[in-house]
Amino acid sequence: MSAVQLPKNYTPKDAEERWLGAWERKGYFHADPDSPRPKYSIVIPPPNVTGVLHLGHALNNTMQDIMIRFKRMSGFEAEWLPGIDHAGIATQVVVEKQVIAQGATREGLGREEFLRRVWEWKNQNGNTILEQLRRMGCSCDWPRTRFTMDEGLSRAVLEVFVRLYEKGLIYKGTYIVNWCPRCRTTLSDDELEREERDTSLWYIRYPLQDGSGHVIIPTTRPETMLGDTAVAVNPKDKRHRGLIGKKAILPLIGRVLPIVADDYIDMEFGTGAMKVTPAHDANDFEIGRRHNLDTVKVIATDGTITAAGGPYAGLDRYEARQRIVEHLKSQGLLDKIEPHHLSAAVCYRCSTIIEPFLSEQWFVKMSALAPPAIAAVKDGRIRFHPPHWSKVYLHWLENIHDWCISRQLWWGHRIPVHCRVSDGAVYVGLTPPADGQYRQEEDVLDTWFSSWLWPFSTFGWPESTAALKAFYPTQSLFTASEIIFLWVARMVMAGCEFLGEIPFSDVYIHGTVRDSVGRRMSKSLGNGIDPLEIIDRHGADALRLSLVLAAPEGQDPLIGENTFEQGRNFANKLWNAARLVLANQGEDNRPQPLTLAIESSQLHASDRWILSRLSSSVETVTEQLHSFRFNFASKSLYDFVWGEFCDWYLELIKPRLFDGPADDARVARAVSLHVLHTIVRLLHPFAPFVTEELWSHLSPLLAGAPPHAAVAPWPPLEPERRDPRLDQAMQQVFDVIIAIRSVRADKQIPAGRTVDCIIRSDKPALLGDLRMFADNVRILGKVGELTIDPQAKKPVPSATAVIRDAEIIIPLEGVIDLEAERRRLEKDLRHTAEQLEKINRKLNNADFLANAPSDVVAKEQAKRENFETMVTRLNANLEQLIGW
RNA sequence: GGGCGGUUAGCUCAGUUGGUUCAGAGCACCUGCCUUACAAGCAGGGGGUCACAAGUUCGAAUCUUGUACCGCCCA
Repeated sequence: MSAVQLPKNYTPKDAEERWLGAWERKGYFHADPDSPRPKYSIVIPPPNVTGVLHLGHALNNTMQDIMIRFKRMSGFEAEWLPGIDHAGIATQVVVEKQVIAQGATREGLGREEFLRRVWEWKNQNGNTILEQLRRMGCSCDWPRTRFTMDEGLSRAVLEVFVRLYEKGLIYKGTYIVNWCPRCRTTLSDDELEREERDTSLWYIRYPLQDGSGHVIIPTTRPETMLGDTAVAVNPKDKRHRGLIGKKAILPLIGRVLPIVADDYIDMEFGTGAMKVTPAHDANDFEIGRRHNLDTVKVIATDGTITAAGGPYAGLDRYEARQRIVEHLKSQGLLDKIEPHHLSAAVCYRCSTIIEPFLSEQWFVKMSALAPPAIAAVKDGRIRFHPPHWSKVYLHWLENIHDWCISRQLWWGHRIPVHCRVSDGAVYVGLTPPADGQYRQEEDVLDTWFSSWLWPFSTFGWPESTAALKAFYPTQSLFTASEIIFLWVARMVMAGCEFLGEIPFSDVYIHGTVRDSVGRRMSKSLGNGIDPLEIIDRHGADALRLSLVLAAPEGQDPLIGENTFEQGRNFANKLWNAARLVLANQGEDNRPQPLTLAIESSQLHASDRWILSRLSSSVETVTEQLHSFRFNFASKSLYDFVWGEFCDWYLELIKPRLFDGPADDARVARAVSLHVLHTIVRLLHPFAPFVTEELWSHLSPLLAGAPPHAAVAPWPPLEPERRDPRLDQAMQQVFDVIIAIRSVRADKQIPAGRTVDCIIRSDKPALLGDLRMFADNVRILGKVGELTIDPQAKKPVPSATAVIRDAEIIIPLEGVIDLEAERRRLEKDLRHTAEQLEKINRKLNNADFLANAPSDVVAKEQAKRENFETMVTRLNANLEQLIGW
């Protein structure tokens, strides 16, 4: 076994390529349903087939990969099922644009040809995002990749539709739906986005039929007046009480409108009188039902005015608005125009303003499906992380509305409802009727109608497959808060309804990635950061580490360009620590077992210290991963690796490695190797590539080690290694070294120059520890002659530092600046005296002494003693200074 | 209008049963170093009335209430 030489910097590119290939060739990520090991499964939130990787995906999938790799290493048969959804509207829009660019139209091509082209597009472009996830190192079970339009998944959709229909939970109804005039389809409430708009509020005069005057009505949408069928006021509104029961005349059209009273009307808004347009507003539709009003559709599916709009027929809705306003103005019927600010509902795909639209649609009755999903969270079978999201989930389910599932698109699962042409008889079934007498519904189903089956349709349901039995229910789900309703709640309902079992037990909700000033990242703002660019520049591990380190629990992470340096630097730090350890392994090494096989008696105190800290670290990381605290887990590893292993342990053992006695060097080599390979395993879920690369150098030195970190065992806890007393002792030794360095820096002693140092202390334990680590103190503090002696005399002139339990004295012939030294000591004295005063206040308080637990009081007393000693010493040093 | 979250260093955030030298880390900043793992680094340093107010308590960044501001979701 010879020493391993690594290049000076970690270069991600080669490693990434190499290990992706190796992992997949070995089939590590392909879970076997028949394995005797316990199962752990996650289904990916299927990204949109039109999507490309953004930082939101990167964060979401990094967390999933951390969890699944952690579980795989912990001995689970770990299944992470990848896939994509067909994204009805988005995909159709993309392909339609392409078709139009080629000079054709969707309608011209016809349904069959258009769908053929969509498939063609999907086959060419549909795997982009999965390929990008792969580059991030996601350990998905790629052979099991699913698509919502796959035959099996489509079969599940059909099955579910038929079952719900037969149970009477699917119905067709006439309601106001959200209509996108550009996409020409319905959208569910959840597919809307809100955009702040500055617009106007137009005050229109509606003359009264009896000639007794007029009523002024404000509206944000003058064009809809064409469809008005009533005027409404609040019955409590004194101003308008006289109007109720009278009739108004609709300006420009002449329609006679009843004036009705309805509690819904907001008396505070505008004049308190409202026009009612039942065919073009959801609230008006409800008012219309209550008062038996007519519905007049004046806006067509393409956003133009219908024949019912009389002179405005054929105009676009916004052009009609302009004309109507002009005409009202010229007829003196426009009272005034006020600036108005509103949040408009827009299409989440094309940002066109949504038109509320009265139409026949298919709905799922949700009231029967919700209760089991509510119960699952209420009784704790499903837990949200962080927990407060369960409130959001429950609130939605407890106020659930029926789900409009039809979409006027071609791309998607066509509704399996067939009508007999002759008599309109309805047939709903898994297979179309054979006799050719039927015509199928034109509409397709909402994409979410396939996504809500994702946790089981992907494993083969409704067939009872081995995979379904092994991997359903899954364990955890990782997603963002935006789709708690759209997706999470619906999956729970589907799981309960169709399998009688909840689909997962833990739902982790992460934040939304924002830019460095807190704005959502979006294409239109151009403030997005391309994860692939980050991978190219800094490596996939840097991307992953940085995201996890930057993503606070339950809050939105703010990410800027330099966020990624932290991860890159950390990966490089680990790399260099490994360089040091590996380069010093020496010729004589025999492969070590994964469990350290060195007698405790042979270990140096620093070895026992780092093993104690390592044990703590293993415990922390393991616990934090179990409780989905990725940020905390990564931070604690970062601190341990950098702040303890690199900054202290590796520095402490250098003398032993370089020119210590052979036995001592052997132990240092063994311990450093042990800590390193444990760290590499702990870090593997966070940074799979650099750790795998390092593992390839480590595993030849390890007896019986698996060939790859991806399948290496998760480190055991080893609580017997914990030594809190030693942890504390070591910290004190470090404090002494830090104090020496601090004095050196303060006195501007050149790094190359050694200084003598005297340490006085009246604590025998500390003196013992310092003597034991005297060589280290000398080397790390750049000390020439080190005197550790409670009785040592302080030579003059010298600089001093007073720390807990000890005094550091550095003789400085000729270089000491008395004034600067005095300032230093006085500052320390001030600080220490403040602390002492605080403690004295406590200890002089009789209530504190009477009520506080005795151990707390004892601690405070010990602290007081400490600070008193320090104050005394500082004062003594100051006095001496004056004597010079 | 209803609900949920947030406010700690210049910036982003830790701070998990109220008491450890509780006020921390990273970035940024200042000083000195290319010290045989790492300048993507090392060593040292400055910087905060923990949004505000009241309350509970021997003791509050931490618990309660209210106020202000910011964000998200729902109507």
